[in-house]
Amino acid sequence: MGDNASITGPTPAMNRPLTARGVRTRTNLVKAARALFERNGFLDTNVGDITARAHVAHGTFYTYFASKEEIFSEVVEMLLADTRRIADEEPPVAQDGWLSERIERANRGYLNAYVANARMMAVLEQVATFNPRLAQVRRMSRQYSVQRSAEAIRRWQGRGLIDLRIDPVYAANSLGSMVDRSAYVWIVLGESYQMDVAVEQLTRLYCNALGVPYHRDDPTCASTAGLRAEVVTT
Amino acid sequence: MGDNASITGPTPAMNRPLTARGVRTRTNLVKAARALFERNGFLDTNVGDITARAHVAHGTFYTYFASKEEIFSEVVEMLLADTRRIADEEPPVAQDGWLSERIERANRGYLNAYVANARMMAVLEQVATFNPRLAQVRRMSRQYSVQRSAEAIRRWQGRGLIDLRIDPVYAANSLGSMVDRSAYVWIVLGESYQMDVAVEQLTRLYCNALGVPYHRDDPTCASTAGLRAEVVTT
Amino acid sequence: MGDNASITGPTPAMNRPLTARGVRTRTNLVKAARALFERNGFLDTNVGDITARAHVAHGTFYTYFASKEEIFSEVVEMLLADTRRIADEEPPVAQDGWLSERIERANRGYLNAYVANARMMAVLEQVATFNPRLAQVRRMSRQYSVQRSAEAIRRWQGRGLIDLRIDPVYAANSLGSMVDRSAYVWIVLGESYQMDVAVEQLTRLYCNALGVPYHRDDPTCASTAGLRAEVVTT
Amino acid sequence: MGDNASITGPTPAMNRPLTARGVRTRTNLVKAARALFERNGFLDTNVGDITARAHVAHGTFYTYFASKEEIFSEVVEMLLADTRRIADEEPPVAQDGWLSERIERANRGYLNAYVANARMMAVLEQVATFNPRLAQVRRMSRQYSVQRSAEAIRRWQGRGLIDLRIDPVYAANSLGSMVDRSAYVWIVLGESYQMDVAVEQLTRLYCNALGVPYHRDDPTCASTAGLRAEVVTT
DNA sequence: TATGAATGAGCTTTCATTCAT
DNA sequence: TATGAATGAAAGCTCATTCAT
Repeated sequence: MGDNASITGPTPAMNRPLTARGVRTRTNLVKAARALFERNGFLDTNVGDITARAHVAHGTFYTYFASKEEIFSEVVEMLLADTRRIADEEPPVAQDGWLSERIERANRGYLNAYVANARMMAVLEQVATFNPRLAQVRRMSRQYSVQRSAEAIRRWQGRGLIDLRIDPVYAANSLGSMVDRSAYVWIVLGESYQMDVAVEQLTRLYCNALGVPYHRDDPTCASTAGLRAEVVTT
Repeated sequence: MGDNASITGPTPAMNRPLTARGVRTRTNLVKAARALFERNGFLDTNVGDITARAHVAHGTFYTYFASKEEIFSEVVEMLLADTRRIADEEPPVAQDGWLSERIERANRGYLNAYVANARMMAVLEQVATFNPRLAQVRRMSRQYSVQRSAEAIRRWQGRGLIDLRIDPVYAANSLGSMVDRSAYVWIVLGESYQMDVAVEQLTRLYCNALGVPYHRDDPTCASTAGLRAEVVTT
Repeated sequence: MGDNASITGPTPAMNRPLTARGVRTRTNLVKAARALFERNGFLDTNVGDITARAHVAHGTFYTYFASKEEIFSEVVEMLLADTRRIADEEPPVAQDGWLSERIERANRGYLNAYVANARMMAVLEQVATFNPRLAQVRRMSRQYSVQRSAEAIRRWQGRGLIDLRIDPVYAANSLGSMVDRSAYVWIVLGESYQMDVAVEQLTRLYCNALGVPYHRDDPTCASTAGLRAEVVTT
Repeated sequence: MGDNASITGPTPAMNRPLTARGVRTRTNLVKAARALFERNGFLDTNVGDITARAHVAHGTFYTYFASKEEIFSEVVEMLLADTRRIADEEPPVAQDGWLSERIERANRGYLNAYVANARMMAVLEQVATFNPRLAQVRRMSRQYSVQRSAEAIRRWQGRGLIDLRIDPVYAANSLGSMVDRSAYVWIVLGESYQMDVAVEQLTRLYCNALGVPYHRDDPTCASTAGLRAEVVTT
């Protein structure tokens, strides 16, 4: 009715402290939402579905979230945090070792994280195509990793390890796109692949592109037997 | 309504011959649809918008198309055809010249085609996230070019031009992803880039990855002055 | 979803020409709306009620009106036009006759119009308390008649018929309020009254207030027998 | 829910004695409610807004009031009491003085009370349009003052001060409506006015209507310089 | 008394699609 | 072919009120 109404009212999703019961309910909603987003995508999931799955009344949803978008954002936050966590779980490599070992570790971490969260990654991709706010979230996340890569490339160029004709930003962008999109194609679109081969091939291309020697090609290096396995393309 | 829809009734969009007037109306609808899809995306374009822009009655739409999806498919067909056409417009390079010239030509063609159809490419990306049929269309289109690339790589391996440790299918997939996704990031997401630099850098990375020498790095080759221009990243 | 959607779409309630059927449906909706607004007020009438009473589907409402407010505005337009028409139906009085005859005619016309549209007047009063647009409509309507009265008073002052210590605008406001609110109290709130007495008393007070002689008090004037009838107050 | 609500359970708002703390909470709620009703009207004030402003939990509201309507009623009680109090604050006039002095005092008192409570008066007007109980409250309040006026008129008629052709009840109703509605128009609707002029003009019209001489027009009476000041009409 | 989570009926609005003309 | 009115299933969101603690 009026426009100037309810400025003071109980804004949902504000960071007020919740009781134990509140925390439980809220968590149930988020879990239910994630499961449904993964199964049906954002568009085909409605608030009614979420509350039904969480066994609460429809209105309860709005005690905790102002909109479907808001709960989705929350799920995405979790997703990105989880992705970073998984990527970091890869056993670290010696700082003074092969560059390619570092690159391979990053690639393997990325693919593993993608596998663990493939459905949600796909849904985020979906939502980013029509929701500016989430497009922005995804973009920031992308830019952050591109920047880190670009800096690494610049550093390596400073140490004479990489050809100066390579532009760090373009290269970071493109090689990042390669890894990211390959993951999408394999894992989300379902092109057949084998994890080990995928990591090896991606890393080989990545290293070659930058002119960095690949440790697996060095005969003295601990090896990579059995990687060239059969690959069926759908 | 809906369920017992006539199976034998006048199926719209059947390939029966159209009168001159029919052809005109249909064309107007497709043009209007494309313009609106580009401007507003698939979800935010209604059938009512399309018919209004085409200056026909709402119901007329269903004389020619069975659904919003169907007209979208038609626009996409046009899009893909146009994309291929533009990509092929690149002046051909000598069959016996540098491999990298062929690669560069393909990359330039792809980026140019992307620029010409960026909006629709983005919308196709959108629709593919929730419409299986269009996901399939896009997938087939991707697989087709991946296959061509894979064959080329295999051929070049046969001629000893490319390292045998590179798997043709994985490489075609990943390098294709690199080009495709870079185009998306630059052109659709709006990351700042310069076309010439983008083509050069993409091609350099592509060639390096495959171990193919880049013709622009050869001092005897007709050169590429001024490419390393200033690049601002957003 | 997007914000920039559907600028070209079929805006409802636009003044496009309607087919006969369209006119019929639209009229039915307005009639149903008016009946329900009168019976239940604005707040307790919902779009579903209106369409049910008009025997059309819920969605059909939005083919013709953008909102409940819009159809209400239309009903109010009709109401005000009708009110003016009824008020003007009073047989005119001689321009050179008693001033009080003119005043009485206006009062009788106003009360008659109020009786014919009492319920809607009450509802308009209701809506005006929370809807700025309709508050404005009602205000304009009030100011218009106040201005006309004020000018008449000023004119009569110029002809020496009315005390100059009376401020035309204040007087027009207050005497207008008297007639208007008395009508509301009698007709809407249901205080018991008799039309003839009400007109006579209102006019007498009005004339006295302005110092204008009342024609009914003149023994030579065609008279008003039986007006002082019994009056029961609730 | 709703239907089988306990009849025997702890009825809220019952007149049981409150602890000091209870009194405090209750008072806070009423204060908060009044402030919000005045600012946003009845419809745009939620129970949640009220409790938030009173710094108590949502549920606490129902410890003291059975419904939103009930707290509104309470605020209205306060309002009416306050209105009467302010109206009575006008310095009394001599019982044997001019009748018009008594009338002017009453009018001034009414307008002053209206000014002090304009917002709530407007909201009461709003609620009375859809809530029978509050319509009744307002009606009783109106009838009470109409009756007092009617009796006064009747008394004055008995003393030969007022024309017998004036019906006391109709006149009390109409002149009361005049004062009441003029106040609404000036103070709530915001038509421009000056308090002194408004009181003088209202009283003049009132007295004229009843045929009572206005003391300010008597040259021997203590006068009212500067009342006909500039008046801007919106 | 106080809390705040939970309830769920109820509302407006959208829009792809159908159908009588 | 063309028309445009009619359809009706959804969907998101609000909020007065209840209730377990």
